[in-house]
Amino acid sequence: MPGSLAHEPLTRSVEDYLKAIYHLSSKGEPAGTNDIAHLLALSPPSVSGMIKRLAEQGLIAHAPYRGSELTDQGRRLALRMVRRHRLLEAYLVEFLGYDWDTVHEEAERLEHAVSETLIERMAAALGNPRTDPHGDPIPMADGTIHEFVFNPLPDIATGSVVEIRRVNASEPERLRYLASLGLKPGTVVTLLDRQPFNGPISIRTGTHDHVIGHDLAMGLLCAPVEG
Amino acid sequence: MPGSLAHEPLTRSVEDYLKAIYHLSSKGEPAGTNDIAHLLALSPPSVSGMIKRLAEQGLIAHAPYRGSELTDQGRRLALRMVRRHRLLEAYLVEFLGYDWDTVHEEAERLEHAVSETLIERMAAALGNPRTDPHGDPIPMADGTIHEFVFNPLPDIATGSVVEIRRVNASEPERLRYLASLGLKPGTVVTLLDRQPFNGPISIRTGTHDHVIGHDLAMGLLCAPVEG
DNA sequence: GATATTATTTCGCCAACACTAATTTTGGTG
DNA sequence: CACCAAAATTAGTGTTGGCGAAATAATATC
Repeated sequence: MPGSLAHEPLTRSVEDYLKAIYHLSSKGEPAGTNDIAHLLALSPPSVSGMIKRLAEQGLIAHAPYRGSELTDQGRRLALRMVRRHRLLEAYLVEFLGYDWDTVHEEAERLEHAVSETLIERMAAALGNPRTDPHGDPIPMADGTIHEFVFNPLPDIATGSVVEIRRVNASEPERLRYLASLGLKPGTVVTLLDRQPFNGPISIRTGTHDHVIGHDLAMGLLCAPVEG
Repeated sequence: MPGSLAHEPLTRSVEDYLKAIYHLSSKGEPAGTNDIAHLLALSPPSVSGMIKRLAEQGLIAHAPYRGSELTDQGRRLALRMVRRHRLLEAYLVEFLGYDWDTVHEEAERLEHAVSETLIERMAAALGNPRTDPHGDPIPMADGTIHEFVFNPLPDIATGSVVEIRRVNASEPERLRYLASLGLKPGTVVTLLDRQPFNGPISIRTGTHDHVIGHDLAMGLLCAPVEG
């Protein structure tokens, strides 16, 4: 029954797939089977099989050999998971002493177990934040999300002063390193110098000067400092 | 491989079975297959099958047609789940506005998803409590548990003054009713009267007099008031 | 345009866990 | 002691969701 109205509870697997497809197709392109498999650490045949089931349930649109995209219903459910994940991260950091490099793993498991009630209570306890500890936007309870567009640090003009608004880095080591340099959402940095050919980037924070690699700097999304 | 050392993560099902067997065999007798099935809302054959798997893994000792008991390893794991459950209940009540009648269901799902780290942080945030909101003892992190023995209210001598220390009631309605009468752990009550043949019991709390049925009163476990 | 590479899917297969129906064991009871 | 009911198990099935091997489609290359 494609697109059945009564949404029986999703399995953990289905929730993971929807979230993966959401993230992978966030840049316009449909999500490739291999990419999903890689992200979820599964084999491509497993993903192929699940894709078929998800398509039958009306959660994704799948064109064979072309990739998968979320349907409206699928995106609604994916965003619900993203909201849960990011609120959990915020809550764990705020109230239970987690660091932004360790919190992902915990949230990854909890997001499948929390009730709507619990999530909303956590949101309330946090004062309904708009972003999680990495600066990623938290979807609203009604399923809307406001994705702001920031510029990666390497795209900033030399000499400008910008505020880090969002930090993209999946590996905990990167996050720990960035934290050790004080590079997190809210930090104001001045771009001192940029070497060509994806070379290192020199920046100045309030207290220190740092040189960081292009790769790492690409994960630092910035906006002009507000007056 | 019975009793393998490296404890690969348990499935949700296994965790539920271990907890069920722990509770059912807490009164000395091995847990019957039917009782487990009833408690977990499963069919007896399903339980029979799982029992075989658990016995193979060395988590329970099973004598066919005789019942199941936890091995030391199984008990250790069951107590870990009980600790998680009760700490979660305590945390949700203390910090997230849950009532003791709604908290069980939420904890029931979360207990399978929380890490050791998270549980210990919650315990610390609570000040390492010894009991949960129902007065049930919380096993220590090292796997020990102190089960105090209290007397059900109907066993108390008329005229005595006792403190409710623990409340056994699974249905939320019962718990809500008891809460509405102020009958919860810590409440001091005077036993006014006891009707024979499991009849109603009259009690006085600090502010009110109440008459409650024998059945309900059996769930109120009491101890003499401390000097 | 033929072919090599890569992405994707199909084809069995397996393990965990649930179920119903049928069978066996156990523990009484007349 | 024979028989019956309750408890437990076995037999057979289904679903979910993994896997590797092999086939196939899309894409890139010469």
